[in-house]
Amino acid sequence: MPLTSQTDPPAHEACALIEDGLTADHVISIVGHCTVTYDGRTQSTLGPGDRVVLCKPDGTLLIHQPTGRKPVNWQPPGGTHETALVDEDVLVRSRRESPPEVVEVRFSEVAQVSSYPLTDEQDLELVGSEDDLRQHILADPSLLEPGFEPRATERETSAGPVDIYGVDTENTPVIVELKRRRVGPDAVGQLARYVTAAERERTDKIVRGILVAPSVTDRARRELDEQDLEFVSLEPADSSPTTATLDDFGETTGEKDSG
Amino acid sequence: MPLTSQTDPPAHEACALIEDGLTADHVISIVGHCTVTYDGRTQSTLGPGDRVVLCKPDGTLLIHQPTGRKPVNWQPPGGTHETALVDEDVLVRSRRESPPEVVEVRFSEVAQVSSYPLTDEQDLELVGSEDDLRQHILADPSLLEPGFEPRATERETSAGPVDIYGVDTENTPVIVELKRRRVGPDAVGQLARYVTAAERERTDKIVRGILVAPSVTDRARRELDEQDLEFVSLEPADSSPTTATLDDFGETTGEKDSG
DNA sequence: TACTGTATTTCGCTA
DNA sequence: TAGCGAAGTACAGTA
Repeated sequence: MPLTSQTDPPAHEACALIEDGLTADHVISIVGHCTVTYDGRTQSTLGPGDRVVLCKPDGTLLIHQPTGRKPVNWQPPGGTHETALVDEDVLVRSRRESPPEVVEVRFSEVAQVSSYPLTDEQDLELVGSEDDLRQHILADPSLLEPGFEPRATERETSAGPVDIYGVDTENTPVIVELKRRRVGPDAVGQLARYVTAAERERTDKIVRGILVAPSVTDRARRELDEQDLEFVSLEPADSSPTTATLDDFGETTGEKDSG
Repeated sequence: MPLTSQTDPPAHEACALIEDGLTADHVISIVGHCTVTYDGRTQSTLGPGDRVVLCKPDGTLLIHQPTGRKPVNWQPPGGTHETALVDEDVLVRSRRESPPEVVEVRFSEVAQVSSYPLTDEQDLELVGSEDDLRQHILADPSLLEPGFEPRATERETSAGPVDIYGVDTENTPVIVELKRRRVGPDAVGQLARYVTAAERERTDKIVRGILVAPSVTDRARRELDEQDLEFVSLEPADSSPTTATLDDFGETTGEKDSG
């Protein structure tokens, strides 16, 4: 990989390297001492400190402090990057429209600038999503309750689309809201909105509402009871990482190569 | 800044550099061709591609593809990193408990390893949050409606804490839910839950519910009407970046220095 | 530690 | 493009 990298570049050279990387659609990493301003959906300022800044060719800008998963400042994809020399400082600006937002990073010192021509077509394959839970139930509706018959997914109501719509053994309409993890009051409110809307659309019938999730909080449980809504405990898949601990570090590689 | 960096290191040396960086509590950047596996709240795999990997001393791990704001895989802070040499590949593993999660990155090629001793004590200062909207209203309650009297913030109900609780000119209780941006049905559901809970706690009185936000969607508006809830249009601050466009690139620096 | 709600949420999908 | 809901959401505040 023909990467470019320079340590402690003078400002003008840092600028030039960044410029080259932008032109070449590289991923650029800039490490140094900087301040940051942001103006858009809100506004923010960040005083001087050491950060790692990533510029991606799709317009993404990430500014990372030495701690935390979230970038302290950022720009989502879609915009464009610029760089300029300003009073011996290196300025990096990322701008986008819709919504109009500008992030400016001003380096008083650049410790390193690197530029990488990365190629990556791979998509993440993920197991254990809400969609997996839906599949799970559709494959065996009795998991929800004996005799449950799914009739539609994403069925439209005036309050929005219902995860699973079906009927029970009494032919009573059932609205099912799925959550891949433990639920709080918000999920109850969501289910309640759908049930209310469905009842409005089928005035002759009672409509049941069932919340499906691994577990509920106490408050959510109470709110379910108060509104005559039901709860069924189900998980997306049998993913129990607690027991599936990996072996000692060096020993896990055999599995991978033998596959 | 005494950073360490090496381009195209042999695997064993990459490992050693990473090891040193981990020991020194540095931020480590690894760029190369790798695969990723994740096991925890869900499971995922990612086939081979070029990525930038950041290891932070607080246990954060970020794996970035050449596009997108979100890391394709990650580990939140709190865990620990390890590295090892496995069949000529460089393995980086990040592990945490509660919840138990493991991310493994396996590099078949390392293009660059860098290690940075970063220090950054700065906190972000942000304007335009929901809290700013709250302050705005508390400073001038008539913004909500003439004669409105705030009595409490974060007032507890059985459904949770209410943003602002107060009374109108008729001494009728008013529950105010604040949102810093345009709201949809979820916010209506939230307000409805609070109002219902408050009515249950004060059976003698009608309780008003007011949603405060810059704007509402059509569906949310309809749901408000159906439940006799109200809407007031307010913004956190007069931050209108649409009109506050910055001048041409090189010309903005004057403002900053003259401030 | 668990619960609750905000977020410059981001992201994907759909009308 | 806007609306709607999921997310391995992350994160802060609180009990």
